[in-house]
Amino acid sequence: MEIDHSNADLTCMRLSRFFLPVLKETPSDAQIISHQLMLRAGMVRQQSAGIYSWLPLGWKVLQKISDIVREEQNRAGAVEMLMPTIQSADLWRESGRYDDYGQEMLRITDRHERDMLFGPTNEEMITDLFRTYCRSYKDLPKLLYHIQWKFRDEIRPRFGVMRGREFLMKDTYSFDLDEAAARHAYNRMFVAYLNTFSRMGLQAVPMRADTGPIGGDLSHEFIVLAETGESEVFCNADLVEMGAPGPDVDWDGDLQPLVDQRTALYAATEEMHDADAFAQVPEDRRLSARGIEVGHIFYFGTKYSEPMKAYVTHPDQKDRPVHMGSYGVGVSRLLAAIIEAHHDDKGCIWPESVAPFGAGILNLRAGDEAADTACESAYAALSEAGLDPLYDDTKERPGGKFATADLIGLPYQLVIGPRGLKENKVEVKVRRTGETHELSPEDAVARLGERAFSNG
RNA sequence: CGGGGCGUAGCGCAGCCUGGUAGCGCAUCUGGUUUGGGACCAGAGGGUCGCAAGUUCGAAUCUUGCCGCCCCGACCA
Repeated sequence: MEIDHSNADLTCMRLSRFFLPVLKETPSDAQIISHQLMLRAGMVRQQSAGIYSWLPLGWKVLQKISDIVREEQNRAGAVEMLMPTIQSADLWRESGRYDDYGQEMLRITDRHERDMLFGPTNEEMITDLFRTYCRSYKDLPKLLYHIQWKFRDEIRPRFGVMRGREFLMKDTYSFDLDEAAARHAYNRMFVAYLNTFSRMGLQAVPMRADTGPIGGDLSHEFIVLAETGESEVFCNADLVEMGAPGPDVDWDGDLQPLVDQRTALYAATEEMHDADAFAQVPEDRRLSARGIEVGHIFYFGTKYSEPMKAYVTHPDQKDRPVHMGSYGVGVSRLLAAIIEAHHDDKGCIWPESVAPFGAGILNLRAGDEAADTACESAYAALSEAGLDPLYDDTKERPGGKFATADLIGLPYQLVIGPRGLKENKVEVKVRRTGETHELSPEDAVARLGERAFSNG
């Protein structure tokens, strides 16, 4: 994309114009590292129990995560749409869940005394949409998703956005003629999820999950291993090391072998754990750990289509309820999970795919003509190279700038100051390893631009 | 919802037991000295002590009620 430098000053992301309220001290009510770092790095601000404002830095990362989720959904053939957060209670009365859902659902009454609710999920609404427009087997299959805020009035919100009451979720819904066809949609999501989490630097292990009254084997939770995880999990260690299939899969072909490869080995959460089966896993491969559930997929057949009368006419001219599945990713929870997996004592270490900025430019003496000039030309060059840099042009002292850059996890830091410039030197620091390179400004910018320090 | 804990300046805390002028560190602002890994000196601003009632000459402090938040448990992306 062409960048218009005539307006460079306004498009330049200067820290002095950004909104980054970093905290030096850790707020006492944050218990886990991701919550602490999100508060310290000025990413979120709690507004009420389990309800957060997303400040610019947090919002930027959240959008990067959403974008990856979206790209992988699209790649797998899902079609994006957007349903509202507020729903009518009538739809939920049709499915019977208005009463079943209980206290977790936030119920609202509008000015006409109509019962409304803040959606905790969208099965009823999507089923209503489907039945409105689709009547024939020729309309199938359909795979639709949205990324929308949900509200679940949790008994006990905790761990920051990890278990918030308001949270951002990607939910996909599949509609198929029968179970066999639904299984293909299920497998698509299974593979898409492996790729999605892998792109964010997460190794997520699919684990058999409870299918409830539906039964069958078509429900999996995707678990990221982390010490602070809420679930106890047991699996074959080979699964953790197994890479993602990558984008070059034949989405219309048979995905079952890919799925089987990952479901053949033992993996279960606490509630599905079978100690005898686990004992069959070779001892050195037996892994018991804690995990964070970042995704959940399941096939639920006609659970909603039957009561809500979402029927399609089959080729034999008979009407039958459509077979459905739903597939959720906790987008806001993913952000916390990524921090849990990637941090050190100084702060966040973002995988580059979700880093809020691709690089930082630290002007150690803002106001010094040589430093200012060098920083500005570095900014232009790094922007041109697509690195989306953040320029720290503040008057803060160097120590504070280094600490902030590490805290918010800028993957590469271009350190420019008058002392180095006298010898035509600037410093490139790689956040993940802490290694530094002294280079001329031209070399530093060129090598950053060609991603020469990647995987450092 | 059961059990535990906490609400005092933006953040982290002391003061409460034993009632008597509301404090400390960080942050903020001003001036100065500094300036390459969270500087220093001097000064300044900022608080309905969660809310309400009660006891008392007098309540951050004692009593009661309410609200909010955090932690542990059963449920969940």
